[in-house]
Amino acid sequence: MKPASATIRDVARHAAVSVASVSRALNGHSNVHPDTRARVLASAKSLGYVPHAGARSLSLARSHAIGVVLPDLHGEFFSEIVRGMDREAGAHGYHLLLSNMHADAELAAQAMRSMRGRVDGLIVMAPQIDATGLDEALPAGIPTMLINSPDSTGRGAMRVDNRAGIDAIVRHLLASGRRALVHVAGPAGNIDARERREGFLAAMARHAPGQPSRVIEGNFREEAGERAVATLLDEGEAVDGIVAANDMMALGALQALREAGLDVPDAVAVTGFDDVPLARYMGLTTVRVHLADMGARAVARLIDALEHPSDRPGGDTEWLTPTLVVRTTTTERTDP
Amino acid sequence: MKPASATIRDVARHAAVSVASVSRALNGHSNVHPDTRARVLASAKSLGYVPHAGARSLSLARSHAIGVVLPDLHGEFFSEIVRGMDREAGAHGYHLLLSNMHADAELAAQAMRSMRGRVDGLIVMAPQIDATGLDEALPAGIPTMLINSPDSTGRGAMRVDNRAGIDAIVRHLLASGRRALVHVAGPAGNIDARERREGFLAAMARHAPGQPSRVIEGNFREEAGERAVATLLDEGEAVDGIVAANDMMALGALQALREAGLDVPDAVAVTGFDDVPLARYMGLTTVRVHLADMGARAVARLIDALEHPSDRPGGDTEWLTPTLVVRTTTTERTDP
DNA sequence: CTGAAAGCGCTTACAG
DNA sequence: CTGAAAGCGCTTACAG
Repeated sequence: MKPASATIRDVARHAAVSVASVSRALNGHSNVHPDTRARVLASAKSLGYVPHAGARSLSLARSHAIGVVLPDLHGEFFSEIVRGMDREAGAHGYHLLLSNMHADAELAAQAMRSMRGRVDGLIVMAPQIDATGLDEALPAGIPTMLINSPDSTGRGAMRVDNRAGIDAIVRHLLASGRRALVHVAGPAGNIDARERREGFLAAMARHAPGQPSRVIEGNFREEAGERAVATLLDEGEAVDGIVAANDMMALGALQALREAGLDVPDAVAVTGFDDVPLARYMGLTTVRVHLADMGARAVARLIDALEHPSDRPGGDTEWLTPTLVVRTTTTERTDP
Repeated sequence: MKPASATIRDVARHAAVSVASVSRALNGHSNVHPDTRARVLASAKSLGYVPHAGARSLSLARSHAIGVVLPDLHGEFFSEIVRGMDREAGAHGYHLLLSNMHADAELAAQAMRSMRGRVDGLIVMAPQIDATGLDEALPAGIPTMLINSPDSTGRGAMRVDNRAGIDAIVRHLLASGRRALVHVAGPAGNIDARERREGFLAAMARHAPGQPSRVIEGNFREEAGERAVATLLDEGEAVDGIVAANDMMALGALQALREAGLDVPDAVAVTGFDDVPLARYMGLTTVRVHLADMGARAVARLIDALEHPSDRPGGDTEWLTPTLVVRTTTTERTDP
């Protein structure tokens, strides 16, 4: 038998006061006689009373919970973002309600709807849904912050400046003497993948107008990096730099190159995107997106909007510029 | 102006029925006239009605949410566990309510209490709290599953068999010809750290009675592995195997050894514990704990207990035996 | 098959 | 300073 948790009525009875007084005493209102407060506190303690958060939020129309809807992210990417969010949320007395988003837009919409009435606001990361799909899926009437998602009118957003990141990478490779660069792209339909691809093409056109530039399709996963190298090797094309759309594909490419007996960076330089912790271990040159900060910042902005609803529409997009991290996969060749 | 979300009363009015009928129609009860149901569905749709989960759970005394209280875990460890939990929870229509647990037992207790009334059950991982502290912190009257935590009477638990894991590691090292092993331990007060340390001593006593065995204090973090190697080097003691209490310290040791010009595994073998994804990349021999499975299993058992409360006390402890994963940091020496 | 009513556990004007 | 009452948005016996 679980000893059915004490309710506010039990405390009221035990302290011989009304539930209203219990509520006021426990919530620290000033209009409570010190004696009453003491009695209530004692009763609550002796009964092991813990307020029922659900009832409280129904009454207050405030749950102090934030819904987080993320795609099925891999490893460190996921944990870094969630860690940042959790820290910020916890610091403000909020909880995080998690929901993995399935690729299917319909299921995603349902996941978001199922959060109504249990969260005060929503943080959504939907890089793989198009703008109209996202607009339809997002529940109306609940403050929402978008992370790396297509623009949705009137909602706050956090975005990584993918173009700037790739531009920095390309300039770095060109400066180190690389000429034949190929981009291993992320999955079709993913907004980050698209911007990185476009960024690559734009950077090449701008900084190395005469040079060849090529794109091989990928999917953000390690095997895609390996496959890209296999393709390149098959074709026997001259390549001295691989610009992967994310770290995992870069790592896959790295491994495939080494297995093929090609020296990195002497024969081919390799770069990633994200700077997951693994990148540091593998000496991968990449571009750093501070994921934890991005998550924390999204939460901070959302909470701000929740607690000062009047301030302003709040539909700004905040851009995070990734920073270049040069490591050993792109250092100057030993025999130029 | 957010268009204050429609409530069940709005739908009732719009469909010209009672709220009771709306509730029944929307919840698929059989005792509703088809015409009524159709009208309700149409009204709900046209008003964009989404039930208020908070009100629903107050009424049903069921939130379909599971509270998850974890210590501030690093990287992949965290994401793997949460991923496993989220998958399993999602499959059963449950949400996860996250709360990072601060080391402080008092704050931890508060974090757990703050979940009352918003979750149906709790999953707690508290390797760093002692048994009585945990018992005091755990809220009564809410089904709880413990992961890698001290025993708490009557609650279900999932535990990693740390002793078996270390035993497998030690046997493997001895079999590969190592003799002078040192254990780099985890933080004091952590139950996994303690069991791994004890397991190391026990395994040495059993399998290599005459051999030296030593323990250096650590804290599960990378630097601790580096420091341990520095200590060993300073003392000039003969060591040919380092058994770290987790992967991160093993990685730190690896790096320090290499920087000191010592070949791994020729001069010194190194092993970890956990098998985080990084371990594979670094070729680290370790012992694999399937974190995602552990998380999923904990959720599955909790949900089972929630939905079939009668079945049995449910206070069993389920042990997961980690499996040895041999990689390059322990291969046979080239010059024996 | 349907509706009026009570209830889930809180909070907060309102009246004393 | 205090209590009775209404209300938050639902669900579900209960009576038709």
